[in-house]
Amino acid sequence: MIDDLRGSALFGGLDEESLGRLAGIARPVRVEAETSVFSQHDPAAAFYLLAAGAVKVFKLFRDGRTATLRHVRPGETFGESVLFHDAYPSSAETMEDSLLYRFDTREFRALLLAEPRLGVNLLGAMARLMLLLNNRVEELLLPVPARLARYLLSLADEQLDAPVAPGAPRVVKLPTAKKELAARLGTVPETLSRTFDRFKRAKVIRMSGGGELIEVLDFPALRRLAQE
Amino acid sequence: MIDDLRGSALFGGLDEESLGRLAGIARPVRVEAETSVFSQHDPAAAFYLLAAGAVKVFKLFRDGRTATLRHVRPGETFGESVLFHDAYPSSAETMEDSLLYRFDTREFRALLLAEPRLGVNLLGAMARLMLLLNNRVEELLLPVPARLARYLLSLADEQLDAPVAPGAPRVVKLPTAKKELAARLGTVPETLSRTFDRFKRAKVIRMSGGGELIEVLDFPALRRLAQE
DNA sequence: CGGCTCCTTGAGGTTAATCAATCCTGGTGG
DNA sequence: CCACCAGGATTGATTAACCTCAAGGAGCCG
Repeated sequence: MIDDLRGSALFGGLDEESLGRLAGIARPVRVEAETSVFSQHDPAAAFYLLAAGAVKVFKLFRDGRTATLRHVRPGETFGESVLFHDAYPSSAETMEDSLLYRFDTREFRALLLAEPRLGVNLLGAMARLMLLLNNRVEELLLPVPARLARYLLSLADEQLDAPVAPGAPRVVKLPTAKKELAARLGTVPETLSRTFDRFKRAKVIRMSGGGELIEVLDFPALRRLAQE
Repeated sequence: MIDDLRGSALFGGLDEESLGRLAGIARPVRVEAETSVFSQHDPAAAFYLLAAGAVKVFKLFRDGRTATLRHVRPGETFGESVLFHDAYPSSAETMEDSLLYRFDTREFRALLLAEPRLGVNLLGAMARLMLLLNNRVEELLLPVPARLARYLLSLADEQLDAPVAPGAPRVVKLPTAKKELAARLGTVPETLSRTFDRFKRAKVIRMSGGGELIEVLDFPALRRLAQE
């Protein structure tokens, strides 16, 4: 458990003693896929660290539509805003069987007072979240093709690990089903499909691997599309 | 100047000595209306406290479109994210002649280390900003009528000061020109005008005072519209 | 009385959601 | 091994929301 904590952004850089105290209040929770962790407007009780699996944070609307704000990856925390507000601002649900650590709001606040370093880390984490929300706002004001282009560029950026010749076409792997991607881009599968099609016809990308591998053929064009 | 600092959310509750040190690094800047304070992607150099006047924070797009994120009011700070990032995530411009206090990033960071209370306040300020951005995201996913309804409800909430009989129609005053309001709602003046018209025809509101006074006739209907 | 700027109104076009099939693909059981 | 099934993905047709362009008002200040 200690290793899980140490590996996370929020708790990285803490000394062994602090980690020990954190471990004291962390409650491991195993959750199977497609299960709600908390819902928007629920009273604020706890936030979570995702140790393994996958979680999405999303807004749910009256009419049943959902819009994904963020895909949480192992090592990241979610729901931190309960530390400052009385209710969750959005909902969270597992996408795969997952291992979470649950931190009770009250207990964590107490620890926060005792551990200055934790406060600093928290500021950093919030700053990251703000940047993320900021990007979401910006994206939502852009047309769908621009959103998709940005997403592909960010994916390509992340998946730099594979050694590729510079300028050469690069293959990126979609980490989720297209259905999920559509929600993440604030659109519907039909529109996503048509947008992919436009990119293909414009020779900006090519698709392979049964649709889950995207080969970027024309980075400059993709960047241009991302601008608007 | 000290009073201006004390009155702000970010610096409230600090003792006289801390306020004095803050005053030491605060640089007053007078800016006339319609003037840029900083632009998106500018290198991060400083953030600001608005002491008097009005400022808007917005995103500017390639094609010249702008989307207002936030109207800053006296006592509020803006541009705080430079404390964590290298560039401004959005642009800011005065809407009226304004008095700003400018805080150099480097100097403020130094003070932050020396003043624990300042860090706590900063966390609170960031939490508020996150909530704001969160609302923006939520709003942008809603149709224009819902956005306008939410805006009117929040205005009515703010302008509670006037003593009104409960349940009676309440008059709210638009704090900006409709043009600005349209930008703030992420739409254009034409659409805003038509939406107001729909509300009027549905007997949800009535307009007076040359268009700057909105009388809410039917709160339940407005709340229903806000849901989507 | 111009000449502003803002607001409104009208007509037309564009984007993307919705509704409705159809097509794959992987998994299952015969 | 293969027919079948279920879910996701695609494609087509239609519709709705909203933007754009263009043309009037209406108030305001010189």
